[in-house]
Amino acid sequence: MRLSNLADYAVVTMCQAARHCGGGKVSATELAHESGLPAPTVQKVVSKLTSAGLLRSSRGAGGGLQLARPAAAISLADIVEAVEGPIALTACVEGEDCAVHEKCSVKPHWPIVNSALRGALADIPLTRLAQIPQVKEVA
Amino acid sequence: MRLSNLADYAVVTMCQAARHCGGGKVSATELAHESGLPAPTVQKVVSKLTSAGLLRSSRGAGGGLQLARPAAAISLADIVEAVEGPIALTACVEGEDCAVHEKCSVKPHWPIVNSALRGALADIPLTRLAQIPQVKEVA
DNA sequence: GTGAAATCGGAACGAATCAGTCCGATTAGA
DNA sequence: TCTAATCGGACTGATTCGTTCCGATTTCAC
Repeated sequence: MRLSNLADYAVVTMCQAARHCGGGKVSATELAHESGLPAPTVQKVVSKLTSAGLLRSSRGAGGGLQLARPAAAISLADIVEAVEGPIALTACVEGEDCAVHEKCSVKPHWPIVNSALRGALADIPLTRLAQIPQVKEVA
Repeated sequence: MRLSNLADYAVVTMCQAARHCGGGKVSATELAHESGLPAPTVQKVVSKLTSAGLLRSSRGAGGGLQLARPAAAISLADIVEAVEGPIALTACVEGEDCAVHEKCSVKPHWPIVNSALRGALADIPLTRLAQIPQVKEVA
């Protein structure tokens, strides 16, 4: 019931990347430095995000990363799915390989819960996440 | 992003227990037999559910289990929390021990997602889950 | 009152997944 | 052509999850 750390890091990394999107390419090392996360971990996250098609990577000297799509077209659900795979609370939702699937009265209700969760994640675009909300620390 | 197997088993077990609620006490072994789950696993699940106050156990010969509350007063969120602990997608939601909490622009958005998920789980009472929906298999 | 049976409760073991780290392959630039 | 910097994938260690087993407790029957 808890999001993996990698997924959490991926969200933070994507926010940083979104801020640099207008400024061209950014290296994974720089993103790690800005976010305060371990550089190798960021590299792993970046690798998954690139494979999922959310980031576009340019290799070689002077290379770097940039968003593959506009920030408005990337939702929180996309990022989570890129790292954790399809959003499915139970195995019933995507695969039907359940030992008690025939006598299971709970099965029909899982898609409802699953859709609610996915909807909540899809409702938040990257643009909103990347907004720096002029934080006012209340001491 | 996936529910643990234990939580899934807990939901199924609670459904079985709800059906036997009117008929008195049921042993964990019997629940395991009916649901087709391994008996030791059901015992572990029952143990957690009892500790959480969802089930009431009677020891000794002729003992068994019964719902501690009416089925209508038990929600899917209660069962999940009993097994998996508090529903918190990230550590930010309950504890503030995050390495980048001060510069994290994502943090304010997690409670929204978390509430949506918890609301979806809390909306489904055990009574609805226990209904046997006269399944009509479409071949 | 005693014995026996049946039950739950907690503890221990093994497996799988996840987080973190490192090195190699590739590519652009000089 | 060479160098340098980058991403990509593979490996190791650790944590958590799932499963199983055994002991403590309680009730019923005699």
